Amino acid sequence: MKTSQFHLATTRETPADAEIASHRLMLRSGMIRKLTSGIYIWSPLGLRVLRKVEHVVREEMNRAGALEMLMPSVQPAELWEESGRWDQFGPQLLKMTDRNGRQYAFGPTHEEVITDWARQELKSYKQLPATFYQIQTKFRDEIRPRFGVMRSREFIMKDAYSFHIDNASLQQSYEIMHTAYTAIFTRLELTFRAVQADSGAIGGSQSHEFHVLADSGEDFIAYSDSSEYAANTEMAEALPGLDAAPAASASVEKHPTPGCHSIEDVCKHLNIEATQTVKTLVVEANEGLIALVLRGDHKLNELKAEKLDGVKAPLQLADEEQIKAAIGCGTGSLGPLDLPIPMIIDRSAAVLADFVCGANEDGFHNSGVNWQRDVTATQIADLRVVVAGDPSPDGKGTLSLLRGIEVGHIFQLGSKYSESMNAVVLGEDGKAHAMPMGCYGIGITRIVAAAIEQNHDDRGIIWPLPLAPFEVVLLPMNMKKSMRVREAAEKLYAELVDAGIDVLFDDRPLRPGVMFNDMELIGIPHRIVIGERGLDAGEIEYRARTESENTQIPLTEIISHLKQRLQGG
RNA sequence: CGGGGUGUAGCGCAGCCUGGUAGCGCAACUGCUUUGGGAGCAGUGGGUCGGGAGUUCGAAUCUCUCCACCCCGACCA
Repeated sequence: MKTSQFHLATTRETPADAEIASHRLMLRSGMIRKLTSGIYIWSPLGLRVLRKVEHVVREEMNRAGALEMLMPSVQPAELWEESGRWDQFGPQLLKMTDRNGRQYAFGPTHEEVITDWARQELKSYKQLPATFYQIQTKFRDEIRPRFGVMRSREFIMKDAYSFHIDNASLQQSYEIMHTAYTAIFTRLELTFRAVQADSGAIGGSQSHEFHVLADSGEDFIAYSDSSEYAANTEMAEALPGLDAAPAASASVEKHPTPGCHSIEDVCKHLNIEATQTVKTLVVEANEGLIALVLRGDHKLNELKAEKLDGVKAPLQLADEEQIKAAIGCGTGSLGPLDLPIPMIIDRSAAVLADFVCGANEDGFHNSGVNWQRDVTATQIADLRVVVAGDPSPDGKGTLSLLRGIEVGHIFQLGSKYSESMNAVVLGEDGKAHAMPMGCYGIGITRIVAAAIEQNHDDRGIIWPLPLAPFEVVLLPMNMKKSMRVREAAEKLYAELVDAGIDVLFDDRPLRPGVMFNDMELIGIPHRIVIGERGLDAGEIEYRARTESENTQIPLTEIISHLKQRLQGG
């Protein structure tokens, strides 16, 4: 490809709303342009990268035995009503109405459509197991789209669905997909982790997320420093400590704490540490309200809380009025002592002694409070988000935290959809069986952004070779004036093309500095430069995007040198 | 959804408070010079100042209203 026949649209200045490196660099390199909030145009340059991701994903899915198909993005409401998700999915589901008043959704995912298809196509256990996939545009009406294509509303996803006669078969396919995903992210040369995850709104049991590690990631991963254990922090269990609460040494004392509405305020006012306090959160219960009691420095894990008996799911915090009515004070002064509603106490809060908490009276806190002596701790549970330094849930080592970008997610759905939608096959026993299902997603567009987050410097993008829009860039110095350079460059370009190398020849009549900067911004992995100087010596200049020094290569050897580099040499 | 902010040339911004008919840098176009790390000079084009309504002799500027976009929050009492 010659730049004169391509569309390069780099900019020196950055649009003001780009906050993270990948968003900034994708805009500056001209890979994407925003059409409207959370919706992006992919330019010819950006599309080349997108296609590279798709190519690797497609090859590995095919290798894993999955069959590619293509489903509609517009889906009838009836299917979603059948699965129960028309109302349940929430405002992220983009709904539409046609001229006849019939309702549709723009697909955020395709369990309903594939299950509807499978119940018509699959009749016998002899057709199983079977895995189908597609690479296609989805739409989720995100609360707050941000970071460019990292969290956009419209995005491209690879989604796969597997069908089985029993759970053992599902487990097998799940493991095959786990292996395929590992192969994909390895081939894309990304640093990633597979972690245990919550299966969330889609439902199901076993689940792993694949995260690309990056400081700008929105998710936290907890991993053990001495075992293979890794989990999304929302899943990681906070183990009960081995020690019981120390003996009480103080008596209950009531302190005026005017204007203190947070743990931080109270600590400052009473000159204590947050680890010596408990906080009391009031949420809606199945009947009335229920209090959740945590150590002052810990965070509530909503997923854990809403799975507990008595707590209403989805978790809903009580508002100020409900709390006033039930307890008689505002949110800043709640505490377990003499609390008139039931409570669940976090494991870590339950082993405190002589702690500080709200007095259930506005403007007052108690100190020296102790479990059993002052408050009966009836129900103790794991309520909090793990923190670095916690013991690993598998009993080996302690947990550390990393930030990650979720780029893949695999689930064992079980029979949730096949049962509600009656997707059954006849088994060997001649009876109808609802098919256990697996589903497996990869965020294609998000991978592009995640790869940049992990591979850039202050000059621009540094593409891993499998993702690069071009493999090599050929830069002629002052081709406009020098006939020798022009002829040598044109000749070499033709030879590179013949050799099957994906080369971008910058034949624009520009100053060298502009070309260098453009190509470093775009992140092309290998650069060769032809100039008068080199031609005199029969040499050409080579430099990898990751290097800071040039190498002189004899003109006659440049193609073999590049081929070796492109094969990872 | 709550709070805050911004809409002026393709991009980044000034002008608005104090009303007088729009400007700067980059980008684009033409010419000459320059040519190994985002060149110089000269010239050119490009704006319903987010939309609508109002006040006024006169509105980018003041008022009302609608819209779009961005940021923060939506457990941490």
